[in-house]
Amino acid sequence: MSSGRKVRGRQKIEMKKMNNERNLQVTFSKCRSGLFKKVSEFCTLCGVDVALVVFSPSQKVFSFGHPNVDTIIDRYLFRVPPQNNSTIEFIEPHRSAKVCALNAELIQINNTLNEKKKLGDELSLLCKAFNA
Amino acid sequence: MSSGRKVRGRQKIEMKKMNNERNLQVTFSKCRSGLFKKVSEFCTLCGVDVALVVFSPSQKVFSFGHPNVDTIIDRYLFRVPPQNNSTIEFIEPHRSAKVCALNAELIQINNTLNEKKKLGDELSLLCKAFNA
DNA sequence: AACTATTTATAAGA
DNA sequence: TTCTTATAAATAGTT
Repeated sequence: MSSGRKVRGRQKIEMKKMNNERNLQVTFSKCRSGLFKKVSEFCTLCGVDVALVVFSPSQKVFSFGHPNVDTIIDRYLFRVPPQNNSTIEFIEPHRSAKVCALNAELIQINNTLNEKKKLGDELSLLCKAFNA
Repeated sequence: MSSGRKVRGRQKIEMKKMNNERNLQVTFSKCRSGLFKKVSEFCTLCGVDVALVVFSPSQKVFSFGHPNVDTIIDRYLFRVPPQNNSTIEFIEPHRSAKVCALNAELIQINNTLNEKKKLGDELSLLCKAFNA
């Protein structure tokens, strides 16, 4: 304990990309774990659904999702209106033939249903007329 | 300055879903902004690509992405998985929610359709009987 | 990976 | 919602 400060403690850093490659790697790891901890706590505390995806400088992927990443991506893709052409081009391929087929089937059945409803109403009127 | 502590300052909280609805709303807002700040700083500082999507309890969506959310989702979905999953098998779960919803709707409409058909048939018989 | 001084985030209150 | 304040939590630089 004879000399001065042993450590300088946390120092304020400039908010720009770190130039020191060595520090960058360490900071990336530290910040990443802090961030994932924070997002998971946020999700626990507030009971919200989240997805976080991070690509490291070396293109390694890290992800967290509640209930899971895929569910959130799915909800995001189907909820957020496309902002531009590239978005719609991006989303379209994700829709499977199955979804398209189901939609078509749905339309067809709705048409049949409407016809039957109409027929039913007409027949009801006819029956009333006969009973009168 | 005569009385005791004016404010208690930040208190440690238990890491579980908040039960107080009023606090939940405030905490959600605070944590959300803190989280988005943190993720954007992480991304600036370390020059990484990220996407964060949050669904509030009221299903409002908040998102941040660098360069943008869609790019990250695209890269996440289409990155070649380390193992031997085919792309289609990998993407399939993203459709499941939508497909399930459509299937449910289909089943319900089919049920209604069957009822109407039955009713239509009965009415047809009735009309025939009256006409005979 | 651990340490610690310091910065940053935030719970509670106003 | 926004500000303040005391305290909790995260972390930059060092070991």
